[in-house]
Amino acid sequence: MSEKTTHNHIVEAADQLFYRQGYEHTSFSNIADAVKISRGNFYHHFKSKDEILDAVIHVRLANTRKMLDQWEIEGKTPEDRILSFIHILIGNRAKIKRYGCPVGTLCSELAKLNHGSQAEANKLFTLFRTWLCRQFILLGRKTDADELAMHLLARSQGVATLANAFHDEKFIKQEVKLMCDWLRSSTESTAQAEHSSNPSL
Amino acid sequence: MSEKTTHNHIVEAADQLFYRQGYEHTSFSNIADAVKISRGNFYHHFKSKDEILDAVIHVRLANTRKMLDQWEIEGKTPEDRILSFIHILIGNRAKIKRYGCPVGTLCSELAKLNHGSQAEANKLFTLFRTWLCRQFILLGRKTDADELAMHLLARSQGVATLANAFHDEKFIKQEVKLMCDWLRSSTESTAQAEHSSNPSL
DNA sequence: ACTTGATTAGGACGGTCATCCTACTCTTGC
DNA sequence: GCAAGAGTAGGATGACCGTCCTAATCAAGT
Repeated sequence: MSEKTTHNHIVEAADQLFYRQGYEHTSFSNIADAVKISRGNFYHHFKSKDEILDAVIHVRLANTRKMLDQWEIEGKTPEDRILSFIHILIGNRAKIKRYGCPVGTLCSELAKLNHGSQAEANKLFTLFRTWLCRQFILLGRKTDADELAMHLLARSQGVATLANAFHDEKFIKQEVKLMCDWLRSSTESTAQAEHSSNPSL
Repeated sequence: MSEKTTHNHIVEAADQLFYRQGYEHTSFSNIADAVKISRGNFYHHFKSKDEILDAVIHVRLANTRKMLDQWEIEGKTPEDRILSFIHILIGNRAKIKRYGCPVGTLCSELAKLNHGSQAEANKLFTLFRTWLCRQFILLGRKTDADELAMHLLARSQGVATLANAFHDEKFIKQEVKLMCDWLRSSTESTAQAEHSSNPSL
């Protein structure tokens, strides 16, 4: 994995804390305690809390890119790869139940704070969006690929939000099944459905 | 409407600020400035910030109940009423684009803060859930009514989250159309679909 | 051994926060 | 007219925040 530098330790600890407690609610003391480092010592590694946030976002972006690239290699078909995306919800269901989606909750919080790193955080969404978009294009849905990508992204977000609110893992599995069915019925007729009255397919 | 008491002014101002800035990021000074009242004077009306939050939640619950009751009167069919629910997204699209869903973002924030009023805030979700559930039962879907209610709730949440992140109102309209189509195809065959392999209908 | 630069610890600073306190100003009933 | 209580103002308090500063420690090259 990554080197065992203090720098990385800080970013990893901050990453976890930002996810579990939120960015604003996580203080320097919290991170310091987690890394077991003096509070004032941070400023040799980061100029400000915002800079830590940026580092966290970029690590998340890099990890996500790595994951998507891996799927691009492993997944035989675009459909397989999209299924891998959907199954993130299953793999992370315990954490999602407790803390929600790491991407969605961070973007929502930064939007409320009107924080300068909103655009950077939103790149996490864009990353998934363009990747999904590409998979749908490969499935022959070039005209509505982005709509389908956004649709899937939105459904994942909704599932995470409600699973978190209701502390319900079963609901995640239930909705994942629906999403898989939706995808399957989407690929049954490989032909374009451009002029269909029901673009949900 | 409600009386013009200072108490109500505080709750209304807090309601707006909690929605726009988040609960934690809203200070007593912010609310004081909005109501044009001295900071220290709050404690004649509320014992603590948490108490203001509880008041805000209960006002939102009351308003939501009123809205749903109204739809119960106006909407000729259960389908009409569910359409009214879906069209909240259209009516509030400008605010959703800027601040997300008032219910979802509040519940997410309180979950991160591990706040004592989480259960109260979640009642807002439960309110919609049980109401939608009842409508689906009236549509003859008594076996999977709750699943359908949760499904619709989740999709609304996802739409709000992404519309906020991407600052995209068009996406809201696009997804609302899909949700309406989904509902329509759901009611076309009024018969039960209990043993269908695709419960999304 | 000694210097040099990176790393660390821990306290100081100014600001903001929720909360509390006290004094002042209304209103209202007698 | 006055007493009493509700409502108001604004400052004090202590805690915590992000940030900064300084001195101590460590590592490495000479």
